[in-house]
Amino acid sequence: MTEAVRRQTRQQAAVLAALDAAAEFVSAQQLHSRLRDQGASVGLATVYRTLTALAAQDEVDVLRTDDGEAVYRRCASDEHHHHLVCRVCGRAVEVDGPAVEDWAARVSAAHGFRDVRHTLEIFGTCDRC
Amino acid sequence: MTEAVRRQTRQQAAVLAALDAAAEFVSAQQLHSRLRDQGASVGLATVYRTLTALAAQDEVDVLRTDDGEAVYRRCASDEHHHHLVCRVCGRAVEVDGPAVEDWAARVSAAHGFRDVRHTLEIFGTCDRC
DNA sequence: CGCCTAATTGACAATGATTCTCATTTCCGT
DNA sequence: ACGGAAATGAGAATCATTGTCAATTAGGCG
Ligand SMILES: [Mn+2]
Ligand SMILES: [Mn+2]
Ligand SMILES: [Zn+2]
Ligand SMILES: [Zn+2]
Repeated sequence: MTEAVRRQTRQQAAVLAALDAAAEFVSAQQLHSRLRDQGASVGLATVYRTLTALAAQDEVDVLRTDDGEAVYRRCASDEHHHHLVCRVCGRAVEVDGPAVEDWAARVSAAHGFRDVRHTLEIFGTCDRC
Repeated sequence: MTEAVRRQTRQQAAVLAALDAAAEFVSAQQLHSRLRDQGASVGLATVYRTLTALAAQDEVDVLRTDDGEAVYRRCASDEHHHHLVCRVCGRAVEVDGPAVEDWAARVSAAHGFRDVRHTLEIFGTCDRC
């Protein structure tokens, strides 16, 4: 598998900047309109493509809202971790749990599952809401 | 809030039966075509409505595939639990982890989150695949 | 039993997120 | 500057899911 050759474009930089400016998980559509509002207009397809590429490189985290929409966030930690997400304001707290990782590995092995990956998110109402 | 008055219809019975016959997580569309194949044809909208209702009553579990599609499963356990899902054949194993539940409760409380709920699924390749 | 009526159904349209197309523009190594 | 590959974007296409609404049906009541 050959390495992806990636160019430096103002559009991708703008998407990254917009992501960095957001504390919450945001959708591609939201990012697109925020970019449009602040003048740095970027095509919707490009926003989708950039987010997909960033997610593939683990530069951003992705999760699905209850209605299946994909939302993205640039996390402070680049290690594997999970989130505490406020379902009112969208604020996210990064958390990790070694005990959970162990448990997942153990139960996967016990049932003969290979190439495992897991998703774990906690949704609730944060103390500011 | 008034209690929902629910009638007994062949359509809903058929959806439930089709769910019981499936060992894997299936989408509304899949159930719809399976029902059609086996003769017990049920309208697509009705399949969606029935699945939504069943999920609301916790009669079925729902999760989202990587591409955001909702898939449903009638689980043996009616207790809170999680799944080991084969991303090749779709087979699911029900698992639970008290340690995980404790961790989720602890980390939620530590950050002042209320009314918390969590999602946790493990995806991998099962030993038969 | 038949009746009545509200719940349910289903064909079809509408919605909305995501992906595809493809002509045009933009990097970037030479 | 040049050339070609990569990236972009406007719009069309896809596709799961939801809404509409007229026709059907479950089930309580007389
Ligand atoms: Mn983990
Ligand atoms: Mn749990
Ligand atoms: Zn909040
Ligand atoms: Zn399998």
